[in-house]
Order: sequence, then C-alpha cells, then structure tokens
Amino acid sequence: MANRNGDGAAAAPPTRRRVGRPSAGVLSKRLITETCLRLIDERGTEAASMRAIAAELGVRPSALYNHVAGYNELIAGVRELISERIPTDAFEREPWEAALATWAHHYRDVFAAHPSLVALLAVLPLAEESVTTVMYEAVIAKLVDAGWPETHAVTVLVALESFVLGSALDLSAPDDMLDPGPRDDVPRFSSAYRARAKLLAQTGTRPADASFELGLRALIAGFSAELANPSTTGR
Amino acid sequence: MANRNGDGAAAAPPTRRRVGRPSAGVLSKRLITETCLRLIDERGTEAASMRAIAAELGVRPSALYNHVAGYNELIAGVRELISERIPTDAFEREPWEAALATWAHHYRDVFAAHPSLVALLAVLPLAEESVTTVMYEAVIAKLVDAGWPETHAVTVLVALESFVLGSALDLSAPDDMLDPGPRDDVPRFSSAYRARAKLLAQTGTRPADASFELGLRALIAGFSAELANPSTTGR
DNA sequence: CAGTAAAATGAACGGGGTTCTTTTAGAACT
DNA sequence: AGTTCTAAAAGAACCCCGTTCATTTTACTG
Repeated sequence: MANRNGDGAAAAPPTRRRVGRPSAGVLSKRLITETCLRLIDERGTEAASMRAIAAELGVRPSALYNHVAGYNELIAGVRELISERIPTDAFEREPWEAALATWAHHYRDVFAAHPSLVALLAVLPLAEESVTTVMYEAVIAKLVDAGWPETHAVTVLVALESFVLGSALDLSAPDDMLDPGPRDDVPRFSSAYRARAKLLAQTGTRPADASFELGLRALIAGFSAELANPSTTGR
Repeated sequence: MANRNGDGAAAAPPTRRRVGRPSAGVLSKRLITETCLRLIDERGTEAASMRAIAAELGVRPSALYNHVAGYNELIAGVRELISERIPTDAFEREPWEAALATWAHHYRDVFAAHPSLVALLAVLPLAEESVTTVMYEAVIAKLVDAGWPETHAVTVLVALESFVLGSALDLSAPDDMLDPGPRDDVPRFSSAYRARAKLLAQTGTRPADASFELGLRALIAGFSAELANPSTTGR
C-alpha cells in the first residue's frame, strides 16, 4: 500500500535515467508523500529528507519540486494522509462524552503509529482546505447539539487536542525519560517512579498509555462537570 | 540579564581576534547558553544556530565546542535555564488541587515566554541531574501526601505535563491556525469558530489562553473526582 | 622554567533545502 | 505535418547547518 507504482521500480533502479522528461510518468505528489511517510516510519524523521526521498524513488532531488512546493508542504501532505485515518463516526452513535473519548483515542493512536512525526507536525500550521477541518466539523456539531454554547465548543476541542498532542509527544520520548536513576536528592520522586514502573510492568502497560488513559478520563469528566455547572470557578 | 559580560563586547567586536588562546576569558557555557536563549526569543529558533550564536559572540563556531558538547546539549542547557524559573512553592502552601493548578500555570507561562522553544524541548530527553527532576520531587511529594497512591502519582504528573506541553505547543502556532476561512463544507465549525473569535475579542483573551484555562480546570476537577472515587470506569 | 592543558582560529567534511539552467517528451494548435 | 508551448526530468550550484581536526597562542602547574 505504501509503494504503489506498478513495476516496483521505486527502490533505486540500476540504470540512471537520461536527462529530459521521461516517457512514462515517474513521480506524483501522492507517491512522494507516501514514500515520505514510509521512510519516516521505517527509519525515522531524519531519514526522510528530500534527498533521501529522491534516492528512494530513483530520482534527483530537484525533480521532487515539480510536484511539491517544498519540505513543509510535503509534511503537511503527510498530515493529511494520516488525518484521513482518524474515524469520526463515533459522533453519530455515542453520547458526546463517550464519542469525544473514542475520537481522542483514535486521534492519538494514529499519531502513536508514527511517533517521530509528532514533533514535526506539532509545529506546522494547518494547510487550507485541510481534511482536519472536516474532522473538526463532526466534533463541533456534536458538542453544540449536546448543549455546549457555540462560543465554547472550539475551546473544548482545542483543549482536548492539546492534551492529545502532548500525549503523542510523550510517546516519541523514550520510556525511561523520567528515570531519576540513583539520586539521593529526590527520594519521593524516585520511590514513586519505581512504584509505578513496577505496577506497569505487572500489567504490561506502557507508561505513556497509562498517563493518557488517566488524563483523558479526568479531562472528559471535568468537561462534563463544567457543562452541568458552567460557573464553577472563574479561573 | 541576558547579556552579562562586563564590557558588552558580545555583539561582534570590530577587530578580529588573533588565533590562539585569548588573554581574557571570552566564552563560558553560561554565556553561550544565555545567548542562545536570547537569540531564540529575539529572532526565533532558526536564528539560534551554532554559527549565529558564535557570530553574536564575536567568535568562530568551533570555539563553542570548547564549552558545549554540541547543539543538543546546548538546548538541554536552555531548558535548565528556564526550568529554574518555574516556582514550586505553591506545593508548600496550598491544597493539592490548587497547587497543581498554580504550578501548571507557571509551567506554561515560562514556556509561553519562549514559544518557539517548545517544539525543540518537547523532543529532547531530559538530561541527567536535571533541575526538572527536582521540580518533580515537589509535585510528587504533595500528591502522595494528599492521598494519591504512589503507583499513580507519576501518572498524574505526566498526564498534566502532557496537557501543559500540548497547550504550550498550541501557543507557538498562529492564532488563526484553525480559521476555516470561507468554506461551505464545514458550516457548524465555521459558525462556532466565529462565535468564539467574537467572544474572545470582546474580553481580549487569546484563544490559546482560553483553551488552557478550561482544560486545566477540567483536568484537575477530573483528577479530584478520580481520587475521591478511584474505580469510576476501568477505561 | 619546562611542560601540559585550555581556548581560540581556520579549514574542511558531509548533510540539508532549494533554485536555476538545460534537456527531453508529450500535447495542442495552425 | 510542423510549430509551439508546457511538463518533468537531470545536473550544477548556492547557502545553510552541526561538527571535527590541526594549528596557534596563552595560561596554569609542578
């Protein structure tokens, strides 16, 4: 699915192509974007440079610019590619709290499948005409129908998305990122760190997963309380 | 405060230095790190390259490597620099929910002061002996004393931190990142987006701030409920 | 005073994104 | 059919980056 050109000539054909326009179409925006995502998955972000993508496609770097405006646009394309895989049909079946949770899970799972991509995407602005916006449409419609004021729905969405992205970022960090190691100056933290590590090892849960589950549950419970009683505390 | 060398000769001295060790100390790890942070703040992440920092200090790039192991270590130093500015004294005075909220605010404010730095930091693993770990110590001690099981305290911490970092990331994006513009295919989202923009314009609030406040309130309310009744829903 | 370590310069390496020119192939129009 | 225009490739070059290495000068130390 990743490599969709018929003859499978994508991986460095032995004979160098002559200069000039080739008889058969060699590149396309779609092919370039998919190759980029594949390289990111297989070898990490740093291996998905313009030059590397070109080499993978048996082409010179400058040829890519006939189909893609530049690296940023390419990454934006990759975002579109994976955004399409976030299902939103839960909003048509479940109550808003459950649907929001389901959506957040899918959202994060998609990013979790490409951990090294998160940092790249987090920084780039959304492209116009983005499918992401279509995804938002489903979320907002459900929230407003559930009673959220129109003025607040997008705020809820962004807050949840911030948590999802932050959690996804957490995924791209090594599992032992927080490990204090042997230090005497942080005894409570060391103890708690080890206690958690032990518990998670027993249940076979990844640390990042545990935090995501807990945070998501808390966040949505909090949203629910907020909707029921809007003027809880003015900050 | 950013530029602390006495004579102020940091900014490109007119005369080029001779080769060989200079009589008076020119560089230090501290000076390099502070210059890096200043350049990031003044001109953005991309303007804080090794070469740019060297130029700013009137020095050749290779000279930096006598004081800093490399770019990653430099950025880690910058993290230490700004992490020191996150106060944790709230944990000694306020109840855990309020202290957590205060801490999260400070945490995010510090990052908000250096938006373009967030993406850089989010990706790097924590250095050993980090002051960040000392900060965690205060958080964990408070949570455990408040009744959180030792096995769950770090999970709570990471969940909250994910939200803070995600929100900080949101800050480095343009305010109108989500603006759908004139499209007919996402009417509910467009309408809600405009309703929110209007409300925020009236109160003079930044979009990212509104989402952070709402999310933080919800998250901590959810934590509180979770602590009071741990077995709410097993996912 | 000799010897060593530290801290700068200067040159170079390999990689990155991007642009510009040249060459060829196909499409469209007369 | 011949001409013209355009798309899509190669190839060369430009300027950025982090980093390493040899060299030179100075400071420190026994």
